[in-house]
Amino acid sequence: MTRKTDESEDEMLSTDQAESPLINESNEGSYGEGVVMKKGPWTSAEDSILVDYVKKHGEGNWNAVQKHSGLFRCGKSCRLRWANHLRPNLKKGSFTAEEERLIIELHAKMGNKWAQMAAHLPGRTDNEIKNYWNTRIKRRQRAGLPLYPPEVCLQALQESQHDQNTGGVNGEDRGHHDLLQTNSFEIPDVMFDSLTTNQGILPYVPELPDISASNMLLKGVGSSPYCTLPPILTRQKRFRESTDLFPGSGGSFGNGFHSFEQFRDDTRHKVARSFRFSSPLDSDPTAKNSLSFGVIQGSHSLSNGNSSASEPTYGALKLELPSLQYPETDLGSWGTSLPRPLLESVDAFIQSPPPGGTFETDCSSPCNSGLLDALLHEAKTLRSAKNHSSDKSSNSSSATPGDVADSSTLNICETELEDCGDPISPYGHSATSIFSECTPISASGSSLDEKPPAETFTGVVKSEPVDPAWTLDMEIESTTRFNYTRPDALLSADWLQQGSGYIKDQSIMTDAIATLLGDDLASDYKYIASGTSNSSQGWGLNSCGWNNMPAVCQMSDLP
DNA sequence: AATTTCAGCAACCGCGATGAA
DNA sequence: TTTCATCGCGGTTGCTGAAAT
Repeated sequence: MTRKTDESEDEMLSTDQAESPLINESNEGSYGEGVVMKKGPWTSAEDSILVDYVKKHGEGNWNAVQKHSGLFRCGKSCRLRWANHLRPNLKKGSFTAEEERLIIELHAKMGNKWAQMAAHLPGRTDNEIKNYWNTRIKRRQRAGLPLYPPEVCLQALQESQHDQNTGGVNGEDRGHHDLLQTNSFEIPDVMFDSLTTNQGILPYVPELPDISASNMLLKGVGSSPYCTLPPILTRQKRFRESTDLFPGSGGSFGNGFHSFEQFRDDTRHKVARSFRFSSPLDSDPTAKNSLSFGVIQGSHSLSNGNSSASEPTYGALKLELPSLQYPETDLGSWGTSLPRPLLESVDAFIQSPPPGGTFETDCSSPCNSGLLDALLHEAKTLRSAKNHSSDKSSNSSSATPGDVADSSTLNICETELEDCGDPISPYGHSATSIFSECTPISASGSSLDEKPPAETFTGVVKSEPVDPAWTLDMEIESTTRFNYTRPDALLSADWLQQGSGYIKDQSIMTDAIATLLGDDLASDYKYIASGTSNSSQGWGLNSCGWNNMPAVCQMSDLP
């Protein structure tokens, strides 16, 4: 599909331009010294003027083009037109497989450094590459495929580990870390809850890299190469639409299920609560992970589906990097470093309560939060809530209001869910049936990459054509090899399967969330959740499941 | 056949960096 | 040192044709 060429376009316009000095009245743009600058598509006449000018005067001094050539285009526009279309040695046509492969590799290294990437692709422009990449992101998300082929991830991981071992992080290698950062280990709130029941059997808490939960919350869908769901905006829209499934927007669903508003609020609390942790293990705001919570706007990762890998994200400047905030340290240590014993961590948490009242209701903890902290605190909160469920109100004096409120909310939510007994959704799908119906991931090591959700979702998502640069076999092989270097392997393979309580909690929560999501999203979510509980590929739940959670809990979108 | 949705591309806009006055 | 102009980059928007409904 190609856009109509400028040439053919020009043929229609050229007659008008016989009189008009290249100005299309409908496209008049900025005003400079009283001159109306044209905007919009370039005509061949304009092109020829620009080419002639550059031949005479060379590139540069683009603002002089208008003065000397009579071209009613701003310098910026001239430069862009020249760089992207008129300069010699430009390649036309779609990218070759080799070029695509190179782009993927370069993006893994550089992030959204389109100009730098273009330097490695002779004849290609940064704009071309950028457009290609954005299109690729969309395609991959639609198909539920990883943005980066696991080969690239594995390579980045290995190089990152090598960097860690050698102790150096040079400029370019930051990109690898950023790639790893984009492999955010996104864990839905379900996971936090489920940890409670697994705490007793959890031998270790792996030394998780710090994951900015707020970032996960804000980042939306697609930042993780392994999390490839439809764009969050679409999700949000669909979610808003899905609320229409419930007449009266706040009434009961029926079957005694609590109201949508109630559940929405519960979910809001739960998700928000999960990310309000100040970490005693990382209480220094100037520590490595200096990403602060509370910066709600500004992440542009939503749009391009992948965080910029240009530089580590510090402070609240950019929230584009999804999660892993310790690029210099732990990234390469997945599965290799000795995990921190859970109890030790818990003790550390309990002995060192979060400073300063801790749980900011606006998610703007002055300290940094990591997944480990979140998990620990979630476990603590849940344990505490259960131990004192009969005396919730009395706790308010000894805990922060947010904590208590959240715990109470949690208990309410849990109680209501557990009161349902058998986790049967108002739509009549038990969790068991969900798992049995949607079990796309076998226990034999298949992955989301192998069997993308596109094949499992109910015909909504089109299949993604095989990436010419990366074959399915490559992804299968590399994904399989990659399994045990991925953090989800630590989180899911062993202890998750031991914890029947986890399964129960998860299925309850899954079903509830599926209900909340509505029919179309429910299938997605159920699939994702089932994938985790049924296999060691916890990644599916971690990433996609989480990414459904923001869809549920995009607070700003809730009425 | 008409309409809607989607995908791809070109161009614009805002911002930061750089250098000259 | 400050101010201003220019350049370049990255993100975003809008247009168009194709595909789907």
